[in-house]
Amino acid sequence: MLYLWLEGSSGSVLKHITVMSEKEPLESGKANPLRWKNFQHLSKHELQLIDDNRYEASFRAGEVILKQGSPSSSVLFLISGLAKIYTEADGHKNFLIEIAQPGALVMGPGAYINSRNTFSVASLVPSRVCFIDFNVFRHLAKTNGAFAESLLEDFCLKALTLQTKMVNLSRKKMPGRLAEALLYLADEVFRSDEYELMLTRNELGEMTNMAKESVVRILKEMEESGVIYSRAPLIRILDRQKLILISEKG
Amino acid sequence: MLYLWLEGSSGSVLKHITVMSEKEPLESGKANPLRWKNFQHLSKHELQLIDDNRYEASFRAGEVILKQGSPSSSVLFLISGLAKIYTEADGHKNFLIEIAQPGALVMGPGAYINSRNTFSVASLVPSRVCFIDFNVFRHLAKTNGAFAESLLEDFCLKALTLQTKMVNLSRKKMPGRLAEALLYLADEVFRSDEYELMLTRNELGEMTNMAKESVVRILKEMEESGVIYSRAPLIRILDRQKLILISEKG
DNA sequence: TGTTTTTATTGATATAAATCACTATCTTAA
DNA sequence: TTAAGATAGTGATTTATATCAATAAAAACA
Repeated sequence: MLYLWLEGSSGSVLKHITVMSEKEPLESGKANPLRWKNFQHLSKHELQLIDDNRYEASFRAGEVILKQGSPSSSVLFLISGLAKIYTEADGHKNFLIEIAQPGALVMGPGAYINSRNTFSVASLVPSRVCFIDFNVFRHLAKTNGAFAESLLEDFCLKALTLQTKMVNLSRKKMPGRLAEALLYLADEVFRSDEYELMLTRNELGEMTNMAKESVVRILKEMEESGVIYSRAPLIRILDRQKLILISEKG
Repeated sequence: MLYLWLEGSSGSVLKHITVMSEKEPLESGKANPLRWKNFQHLSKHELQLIDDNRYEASFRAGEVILKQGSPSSSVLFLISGLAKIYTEADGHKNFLIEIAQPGALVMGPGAYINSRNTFSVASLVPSRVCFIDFNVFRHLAKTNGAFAESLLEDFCLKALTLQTKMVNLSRKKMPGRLAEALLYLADEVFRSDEYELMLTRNELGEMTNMAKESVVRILKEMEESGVIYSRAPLIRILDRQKLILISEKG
């Protein structure tokens, strides 16, 4: 058992998490359970440093992995599962920023600014998570140029995604935003045009900035016009071209 | 005279820019005309490398400094003046991301991704701009750990700003968004509660995602309730507390 | 200096989208 | 296995906001 100290906006909580103590061995290249390409730039010794300063934990569906506002002492990777990255603010509904997947670094901008998490992360399905001490991570970025460069590339990609998302949320009307989200899920998350969505209609709304009722209505319209098939947790894209068109036209 | 090749989305343009060939000498610390704190981490030799690979140019108000979609071969700094950073998409109105000021790095995420500018930059007032070859910049980030770390901090700050802006645009209604923009201009750009706005109502709308008519109307409402004074290019914040409240409440 | 072009402002109208008020389903827990 | 709580779905209504159609001011121009 491991106890993690999580300080939320509404006070402090001592949250207890079940941890399986065995860690998969960390190696460079394909075999790496963290599957992050940037680890390729680390030497055996540097990799060992990471390995000595990482912890794994398992989370059930719906559990909070990281709480906005709490000290950000680690970066994290999903080893398996899926999680939502979102911001909270009392009196407002959440805002779902992206779906975190295995192989991708989850690191808030707060790490380099005020050491606070600037978003929350919660598992959507049972997930296994690896936490790496941020100071070690930072040290590697400072001493290993190739690693730093990869990290910069990673950040740039994230910034571009964010910029694109912001602009699209502003420009597109509801059908366009929802179509975009459905395509994102198909292309980036499930890599299939048919998927069992583990997001509620409400969460889909938090992702596209619409009310849950509007999500339902537009999903229905899309079904009526033969663009998708939508039943309960299942989404199937029937006419991808048309969906892309809706996404682009707005 | 210097000729810069700018490739826009609507074809290529050969744009000609008046350049004053003398450059201010580049030194570390306060004396540096670029005033970017991260240059502190560079040695005399590295600074010289920058100096050998930078170019200055002057722009009249309204001139495009950098065009979205064109190859991003340099990063840039404003030496003096102000510029708007915005995205364009045909059939849509622009989206104003932020106001660039002297001392801040202007570098799109595209530099590390596909070497394309992911946004346009246009001067709002007569401005002097310094272009630094990106390859030199990248080289320094790779070989100087402290410089890389500062760059990462810079990117994180930018990412956080972007995230905050995205969430706020989604959550807040028009008065909240406009109040936020007015406060941003007062606090971050003009550093005064009274300023001569060099943005049109339309641009203010591009910044807050509202129609220009709505900008006018809400500005008027704010004036009628004594929160601001607004005449033509002048904005004066009269009741800052109330404006903050509007910005926060929504 | 008038003249054109942009920008600001206003009121009326049309649309998009949220909210409210339910009912129906599906899950989860006692 | 039912009861309780969440989620999904639907229609009516309200609210926010864009669009349209003008006119008035200002700025750029020639």
